[in-house]
Amino acid sequence: MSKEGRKYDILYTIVREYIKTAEPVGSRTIEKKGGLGISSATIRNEMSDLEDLGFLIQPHASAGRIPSEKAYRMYVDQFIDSFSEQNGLALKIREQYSHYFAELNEAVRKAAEILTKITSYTALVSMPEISSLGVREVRFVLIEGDRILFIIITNESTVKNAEMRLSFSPTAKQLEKAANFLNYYIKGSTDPITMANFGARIGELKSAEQKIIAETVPAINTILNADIKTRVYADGLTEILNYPEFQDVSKAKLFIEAMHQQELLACLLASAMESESGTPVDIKIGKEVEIDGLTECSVLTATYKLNGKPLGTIGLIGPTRMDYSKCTIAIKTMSTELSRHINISMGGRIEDG
Amino acid sequence: MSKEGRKYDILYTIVREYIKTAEPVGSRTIEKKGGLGISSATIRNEMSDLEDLGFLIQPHASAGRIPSEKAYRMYVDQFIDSFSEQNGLALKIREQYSHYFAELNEAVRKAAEILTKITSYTALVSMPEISSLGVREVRFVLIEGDRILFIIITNESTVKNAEMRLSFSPTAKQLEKAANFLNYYIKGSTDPITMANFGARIGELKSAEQKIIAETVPAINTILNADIKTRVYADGLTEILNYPEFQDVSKAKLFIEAMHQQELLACLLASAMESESGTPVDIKIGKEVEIDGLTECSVLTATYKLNGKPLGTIGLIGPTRMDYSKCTIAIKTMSTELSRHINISMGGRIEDG
DNA sequence: GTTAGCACTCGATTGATTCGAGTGCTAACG
DNA sequence: CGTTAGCACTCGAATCAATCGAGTGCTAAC
Repeated sequence: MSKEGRKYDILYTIVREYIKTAEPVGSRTIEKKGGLGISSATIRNEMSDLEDLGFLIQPHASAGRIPSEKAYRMYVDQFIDSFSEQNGLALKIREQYSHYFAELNEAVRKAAEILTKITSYTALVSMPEISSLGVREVRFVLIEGDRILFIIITNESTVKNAEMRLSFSPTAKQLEKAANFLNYYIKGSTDPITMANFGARIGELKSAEQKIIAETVPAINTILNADIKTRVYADGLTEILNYPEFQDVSKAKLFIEAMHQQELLACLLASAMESESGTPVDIKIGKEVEIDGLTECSVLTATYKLNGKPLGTIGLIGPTRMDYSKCTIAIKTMSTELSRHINISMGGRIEDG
Repeated sequence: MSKEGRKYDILYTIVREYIKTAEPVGSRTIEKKGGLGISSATIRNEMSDLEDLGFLIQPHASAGRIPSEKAYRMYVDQFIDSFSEQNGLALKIREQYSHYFAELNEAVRKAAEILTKITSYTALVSMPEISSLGVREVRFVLIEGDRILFIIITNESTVKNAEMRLSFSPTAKQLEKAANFLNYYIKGSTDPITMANFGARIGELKSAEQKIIAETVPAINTILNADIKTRVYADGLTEILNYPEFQDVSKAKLFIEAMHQQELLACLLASAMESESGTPVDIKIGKEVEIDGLTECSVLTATYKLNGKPLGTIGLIGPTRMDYSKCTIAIKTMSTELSRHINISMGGRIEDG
């Protein structure tokens, strides 16, 4: 063991111990629990060095030390690939997630529920972005006068509907014709719909029908895009209140308020989806989270997929001191399971169509 | 002023003072603030009586007194009709609620948002029960094979949809015929749909169409009923964390968890809707709430209506020490406004149809 | 019946003291 | 020269006594 190696063994021992106890760790604790065979005095010297290097923080002079965010980052980078299964965690997840779901959203929610139950941290999930699913069909329903309802059905049978007004009062027949025309061109497409898609063929329609299409297409695209931002679901909101770092009500309040800001959470999960590079589990620590109420939190995320294509993100959020090892395994297993479920129940369907 | 009257003047002064300060109220405070022109010694005697009567509680021997739930109850019963407008509260609500909403749900949510903002308490709203709105139309959409999607559109253009499987694979034409048949009979009805509605006329349909109807009607009724239980929305969840009685994290946790139990909240609001007797604002104090995490809370509710018929409930929830006067006015005004909005934007529509 | 006066209660605040976990430094050791 | 035993020192936490003061209840006088 190199001398430098020993220094970091001490650091990792402190990280693990602090994750467990939430109490500052002293040199004697490491002497006893670290199993490193060196005296507390030597450890003290190393700890002093680690503090100078920015890995440890001393809350006050006569206390032990706690890891800095830099320390968690190093710990995670070092060990993320070697975090291993404990207590049949993966098995437990598979057991609880054994039955099937007709609705995609339901499957995703259940995943959040299980994650929270298993880890005791707050779980976040982003629902599949409708725009990435492929539109199966658009329907128009005449409500009355110029008010219509349009319904978008995806390949996975997720349904989204919204009301709008046209510039005139169409007949049901006109709406049907327009819908049929649209459906012919957009079937299964995941691209935004543009008038250019239709080419000259649009000339075959009557003017009222053309008008319907011209007016609804932007609204449909708006819905498809708006959807990306708003579909986040959180489970186990109050778990955070069990941890000592959130006993202060004002901190708890900030956390819970942040958890109600759909847009922020959506950004958080979306950015994780983009940065999907190499490692299956993305970890943001403390200030890396870049959200006001969550500066003392960490977020672990992974994407779930359909036929290899990312659909959405699942995540866990807890104090920076959270159990990265357990959570990494849990998130990894859950995202795999969720993807598997979706592929079984939806994947075949797409190949049929 | 009768002698008994004086006793209760003292009680009400204590209630008002405690609502304002959250501190136990002593006899000297009342002497100064009550404006009753009697000495603290006399007040002490009366307070002692009020304690014996169960209206006051002494947290410990050398503290002032705080009102019991019985005291709040008496105070509210006594004054609910004379609670009056302060600081242009009603005006503020009307101002903030001045623009119109296409969607009923949106109007209701906005009402909750304003209630929370104006009162600083958590607002609860129950969405209109779809089953009470009247079904305008049912649509069936063929997804693939035996899987269909049915869409229920109410008179107010609220849309509800769900997926189901039939015992066979219908054609789009069959679905359309079945839907048309159904729509003819159920248009505008608020009653549950039964096969008996259709009488002999069902014989005119082909057997596949009859089958579709027989299989979808129960599913539609299930949706209509299930709906009642799940449509509650809360705004301002964390407001409660501002009040001293919820500085204890474990209490805050219970509260927030209770606020996530849709069924409980639905019951709470539903029971208020039923007990709608005389007074427009229903008030439940402390244990009267009968929900585990909310024993130290009070709930104020009022119903909103369409054409005089109750559609749903809006409510405010806060500590038992909450500002009943302000909240009563706020709830009353908001429910009137909400009803007015709904009647203007939806009411006419129904008369058209 | 009301009230002034007073002794009494008891939680909250203050301050002094102690305790102990933990550090940093120094000197000695292999 | 790295390691370690030893020790003085620091500083928050816990303990305890003293004091404070808001508020009560009782009594006696008005």
